[in-house]
Amino acid sequence: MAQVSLTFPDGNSRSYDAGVTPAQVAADISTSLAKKAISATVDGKHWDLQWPIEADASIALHTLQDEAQANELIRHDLAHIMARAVQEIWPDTKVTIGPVIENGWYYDFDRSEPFTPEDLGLIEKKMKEIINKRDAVRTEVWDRARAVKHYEDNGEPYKVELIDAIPGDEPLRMYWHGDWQDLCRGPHLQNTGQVPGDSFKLMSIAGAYWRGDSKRPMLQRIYGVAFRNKEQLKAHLTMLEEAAKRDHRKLGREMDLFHMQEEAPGQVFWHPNGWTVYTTLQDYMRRKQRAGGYREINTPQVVDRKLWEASGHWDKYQHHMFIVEVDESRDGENDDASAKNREQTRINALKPMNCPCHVQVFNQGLKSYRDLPLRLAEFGSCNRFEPSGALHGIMRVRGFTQDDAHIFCTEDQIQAECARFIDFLANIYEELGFPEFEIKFATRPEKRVGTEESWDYVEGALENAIKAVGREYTLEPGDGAFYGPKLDFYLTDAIGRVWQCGTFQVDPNLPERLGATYIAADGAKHRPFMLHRATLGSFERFIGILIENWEGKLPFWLAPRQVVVASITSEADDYVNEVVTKLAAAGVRAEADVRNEKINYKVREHSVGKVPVILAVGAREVEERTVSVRRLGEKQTSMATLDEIVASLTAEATPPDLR
RNA sequence: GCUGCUGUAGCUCAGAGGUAGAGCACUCCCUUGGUAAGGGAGAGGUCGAGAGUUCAAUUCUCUCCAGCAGCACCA
Repeated sequence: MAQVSLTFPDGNSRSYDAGVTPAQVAADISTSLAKKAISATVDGKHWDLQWPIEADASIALHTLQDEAQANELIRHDLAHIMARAVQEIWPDTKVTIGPVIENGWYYDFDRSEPFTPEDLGLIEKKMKEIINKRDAVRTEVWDRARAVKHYEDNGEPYKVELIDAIPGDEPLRMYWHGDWQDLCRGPHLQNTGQVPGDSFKLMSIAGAYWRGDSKRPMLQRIYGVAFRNKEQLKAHLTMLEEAAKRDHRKLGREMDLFHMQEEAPGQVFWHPNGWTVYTTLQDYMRRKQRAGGYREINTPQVVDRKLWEASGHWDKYQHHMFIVEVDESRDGENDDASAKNREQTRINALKPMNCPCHVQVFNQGLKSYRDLPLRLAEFGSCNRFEPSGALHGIMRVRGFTQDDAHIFCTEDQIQAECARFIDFLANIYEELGFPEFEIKFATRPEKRVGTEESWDYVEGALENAIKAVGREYTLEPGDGAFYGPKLDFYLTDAIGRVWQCGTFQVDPNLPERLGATYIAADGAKHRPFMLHRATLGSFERFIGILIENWEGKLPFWLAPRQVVVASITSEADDYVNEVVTKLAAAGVRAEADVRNEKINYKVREHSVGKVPVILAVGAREVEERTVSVRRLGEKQTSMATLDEIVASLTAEATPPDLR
């Protein structure tokens, strides 16, 4: 029999009969390893202990100590164990797919009855029984026809479809534990008992389309999380609770920032506190843009469909636009807005984006090449009819304001404008507390307009720009818009979540469609390029991100209520008002709290309200003309004179770009 | 939009086929208290909207609206 030589991580190698399995190798080393082993890595590939090795290879055996492999296998086996548990409880359920995801797994089922939250408990119990049985996992490679017939006979049409989608040269693996069987590429554990029975939890039930296609049947998905030990599970569940505490919808209510109500779904009612954050951020962006060479403009909300037809949006995005029909024959006195005089009805759309209007501004008057690059910025209020299921607090809304701008320029200005924008954005993200961000570079898609030479040039310009400013990027081939490549900017928040906010897109198409031209040095009319770019994206969403990033404890300059001056006894009320007046005169957002409440009560209330600084004053402070300073989140207080605290808080209230 | 769940006081939530309850918040009174909830009293609800079943519906059924989770979508 042929021999294979297996090389271990320590550099030693041993010789075995060809077709040896890692399980046999483990047994050859020690009985305890044979028992503890969960899988192997063979020539870099994660390998089932039962799979034969037919050629010389490097080999490493894994146990539960190897975190990456252990989590992968535990989660994968749990997906199968859960599917088995479900089919044992409800035999008419059809199984589909069940992959490993971050922290756990899911499995999609087809069953006429919906699962209920109570069912999760039943399933979990059954899963624990299966784990306790310690059923051996067995695998075989089947040929295609046999597998298809097997699933057809067993009434599992989804599996048949999956087999059809597997490339012909890949082996079809069947896996068993107990009497239960599934199609799976593996690898798996040795037996169900290797799964820690106390370190997983079924989390939720949700609908999911078969193969992610909204035209296909909706299946029922069950999500679970799993780890190597119960401490890790507990830590994960604690982390979820921490994340929930940051929810901007909850903090928005607690901090009295905004509300939403059903008469205006997906639109924000900003309260004084929230609007303070909004305008402070907007003032900041306005200064940044002015300094960055942008000219600010403002364009209409309600625009005739003719413009949207010309821009191409009417064709593509009509269903996502708010349409406003107006009977222009109404005389004002006997108005009935709903009575439609067809001949005189004008169809408008609320603008879902600003670019067509910006081209209209560009098109006024003849533009010279000397005017370029022309950077037109707008805090553009847009409305999009988002599907109801997409709405989420102020993060995904139907009415929002973009920090939008369009740069009209020549082809050879693209690279410099791109580099300039990346620096602009990096500086703003840094100042707003997001020093880390990632650039994704999306290149030409399959369906596109324009010549190959033009795509080559523009993609090259973007790539050179990124390099020129010394940044890294990841390539997203084929993800660009049909008219041009783009850069997307992803920032990382305090708990490691990634948000796409900024974007930079090259567009030669819209100027073409809307007839934008400039007079070049040669005296002839030329077509400008248009660069779409946004830094924050939308104010609504970005403020949501800020709230969650800071857990409501916004940096002092952005905090809606910066200081509360609280009296300890009513004797101090006059002095409280004096302190507030001084701070307000210095541009600090300060409020007095002279209510008939104890200082404990006031401290608690304003701490819960995330006020960054509480100044407590009693008889002593009045006497000495000082304040007792308490910072949010700190138990320790300190003393300062009135002049000192006004000076230091004034400095702190200064936005980062003005320091 | 799809699947499932939810909708009761400003907030968080109990409750039941016979028209409602708690805690916090709110108002008033007592209390002037030194850094995360002092005490007492009071007021507050067309039980998301509409229809149906019933002697009787906030409770059961249906439709709609909104929210939540996930999926799909995101110019």
